[in-house]
Amino acid sequence: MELIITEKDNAARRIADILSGGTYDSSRENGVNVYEWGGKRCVGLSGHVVGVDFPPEYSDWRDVEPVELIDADVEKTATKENIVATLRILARKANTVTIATDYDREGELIGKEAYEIVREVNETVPIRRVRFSSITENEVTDAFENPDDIDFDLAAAGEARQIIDLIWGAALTRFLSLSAGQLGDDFISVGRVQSPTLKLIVDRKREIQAFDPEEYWELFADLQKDDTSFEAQYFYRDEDDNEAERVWEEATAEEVHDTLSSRDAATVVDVNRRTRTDAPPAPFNTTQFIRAAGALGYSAQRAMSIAEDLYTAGYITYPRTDNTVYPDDLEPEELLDEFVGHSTLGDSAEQLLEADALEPTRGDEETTDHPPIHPTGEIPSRGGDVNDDEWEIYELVVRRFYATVAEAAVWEHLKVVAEVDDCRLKANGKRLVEPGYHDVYPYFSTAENYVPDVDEGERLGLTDVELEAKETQPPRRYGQSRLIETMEDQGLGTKSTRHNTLEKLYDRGYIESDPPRPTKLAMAVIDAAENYADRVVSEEMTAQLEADMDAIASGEATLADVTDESREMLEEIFANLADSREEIGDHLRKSLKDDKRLGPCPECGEDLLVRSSRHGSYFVGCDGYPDCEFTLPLPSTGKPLILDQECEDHDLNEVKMLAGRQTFVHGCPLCKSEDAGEGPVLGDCPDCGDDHDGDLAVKTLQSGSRLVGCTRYPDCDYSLPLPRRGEIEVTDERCEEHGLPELVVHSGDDPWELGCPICNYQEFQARESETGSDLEALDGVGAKTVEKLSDAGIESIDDLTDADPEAVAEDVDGVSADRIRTWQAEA
DNA sequence: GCAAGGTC
Repeated sequence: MELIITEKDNAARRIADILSGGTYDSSRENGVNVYEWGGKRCVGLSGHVVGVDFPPEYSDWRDVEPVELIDADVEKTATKENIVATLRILARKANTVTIATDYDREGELIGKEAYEIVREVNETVPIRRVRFSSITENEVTDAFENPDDIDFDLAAAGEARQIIDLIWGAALTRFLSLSAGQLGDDFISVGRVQSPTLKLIVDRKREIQAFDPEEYWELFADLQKDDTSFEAQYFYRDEDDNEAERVWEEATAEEVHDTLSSRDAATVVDVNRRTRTDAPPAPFNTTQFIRAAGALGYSAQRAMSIAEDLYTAGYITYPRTDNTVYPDDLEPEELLDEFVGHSTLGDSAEQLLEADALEPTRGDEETTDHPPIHPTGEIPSRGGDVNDDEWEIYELVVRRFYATVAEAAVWEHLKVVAEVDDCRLKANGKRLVEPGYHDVYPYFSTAENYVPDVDEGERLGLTDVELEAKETQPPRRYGQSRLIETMEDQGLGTKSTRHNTLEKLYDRGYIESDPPRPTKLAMAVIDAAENYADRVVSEEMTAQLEADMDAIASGEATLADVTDESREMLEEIFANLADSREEIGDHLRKSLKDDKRLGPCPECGEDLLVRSSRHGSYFVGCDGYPDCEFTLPLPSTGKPLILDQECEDHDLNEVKMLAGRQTFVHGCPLCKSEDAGEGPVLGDCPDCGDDHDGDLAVKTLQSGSRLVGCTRYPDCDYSLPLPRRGEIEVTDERCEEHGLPELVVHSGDDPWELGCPICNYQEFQARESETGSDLEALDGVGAKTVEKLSDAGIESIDDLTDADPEAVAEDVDGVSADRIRTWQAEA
């Protein structure tokens, strides 16, 4: 039996399909798919199935000095046991093994990992390696006809990277975490890729902070030919004889302004026409795909996640690739044919097929890993197979493919220079004369700027002279896609990991918001690393590692040479670090607190800090706790972000709640708390009244919703719901069972006797479980209305939101269409 | 529980 091993299940299935001519059978072994035909079996791994780590005796951070990790053993252990087990079973029965993992360095290492697992159980079976860069019939059959051997040197290069990354990452991460006393989930991480990436963001922040804006002036005027007017801008020649628009002295700007304003005509002194070819874009690699999706509003992570889904479902090719050159056997005409007749993608395909010959564009990167991202020709149905976001991304990939086989666009540029005394004005016009690829790829701007045809010597009207005072702007923050592009330029991370690295920086509390801003903690970590372990925050470490890996791959160096040298460098770093442990720790701890600080506590003057409760919700508490027990509530949705904006009344920073699309600015927590106010105390809190004297009170939240809650919130989060609208009256009558006053809600004509809030809630829960209806959560909907709505076929809030208000109003007595609309809005 | 790299 021949055993074929691929890097992933998807590739295994497609290779089985090609080699068997579609006749394979599939079965499952330990939850792993195995494809079988004519004496062959094909199984997919899931990337690395073994990982490197230190022996277990190094696992307690407090028992082991971080420096000891440098010379600790590094072991390989199975991380995907079911796959490894399946591989062993299949390998025992094999008389030939073919490694068909991806055609790149990491694929060679994954192949070697499979090789070792096979060898453990089968010492003699021949093991060969096949390489192909796209899973097409030609390439795959060709590769299997010309098998090769595993390149152990190339795999060793990958192993050197694993070892160096683990040792540096773990030793420095533990050192910083221990020095700051951050040992739980909030450890302080450092790594060869994440730290230089974070430094990019931190450096940009430093530039912005250090930026000193400079004033300058620009002048604009309208020129007129017949009835049409167009904007022109003043320019001059600077000392290098370059055109310059910015005037750096106010007096000069005023002078020009006076000159221009004193005249009502200008003379054309130069007309320059030229056509520019606007070449269609190169095929998508991962980075350029992320950038294009970013322009549509998708985060890097989200774009990749959608692309992975589209790939798994068979609509697009593998989304993790560096390649920007299509393989030879991609036939653009055949692929376009698949789209002919499609309701929204068909017209463009038909238009492209009218060309005599299609010559796809080529990018700069031609690699062996995978083809550029393109559609497979299998088309999903919008709203059926894929949702709107997935469709938008799918269409982007399809249209990018279209663009790569489309004609260039042609622009006509027209530059007009007019003169008034010794002042010159210029107008730049541009017109898209041949739309070319823009017709099939509408994601780039094709905005035109109209400037009429004029002749040299012609007199033009001059009006509306404007002098604008401006100032130079600090550099812009990096957006996610710019960051990923820069990482790629600097060789940081890989096509598969760059977006995850950004996500990791968010998770570790190093960056917030989008575009990302660094936290104080991030600034302190980069500071510490720059001072003591500069190498780990420099892209130089990766560049050197790449060179070392090339040396290993070509046989010029060994794995031991490279890892030994790296260990020595880290030893030196630790020699310098030892004395500064406390100083580093103090700085990190201070920065951690700075990230949470809002301002002074109104009761004791210590710092108010954003804290999280045991339940994962957030509140504001005093750093003087337990001496000062002052707290303020925060909204229950989202993660708080402290803004630079301060409240004038309380000197507290305002807070924004990050919750995806529901993100909102909460404001100053003290103002909000005063606004919300706590109503009268009703009685003891059933959860904590006995032990901590908690009381129940009527509360109004920031969102406007109300509840009966414990005054010790957030330490105690006992709460009972109250209706959204109507005035709540607290009566003198008390519930015998719970000792709480009966409540009455006044809204509309009939007062609603809610009764004891605990009883009311229990009844509500009972009704809900009985009727299974969530409709009672709506304002003014009681059991009767639920019954009436149910008779009309409305069983739940979902039904109600989908229903036509007019139709429901006709079916249900005493309920107006307006009222239904109100409920729909509330839902 | 540390990294970065595969993949889901």
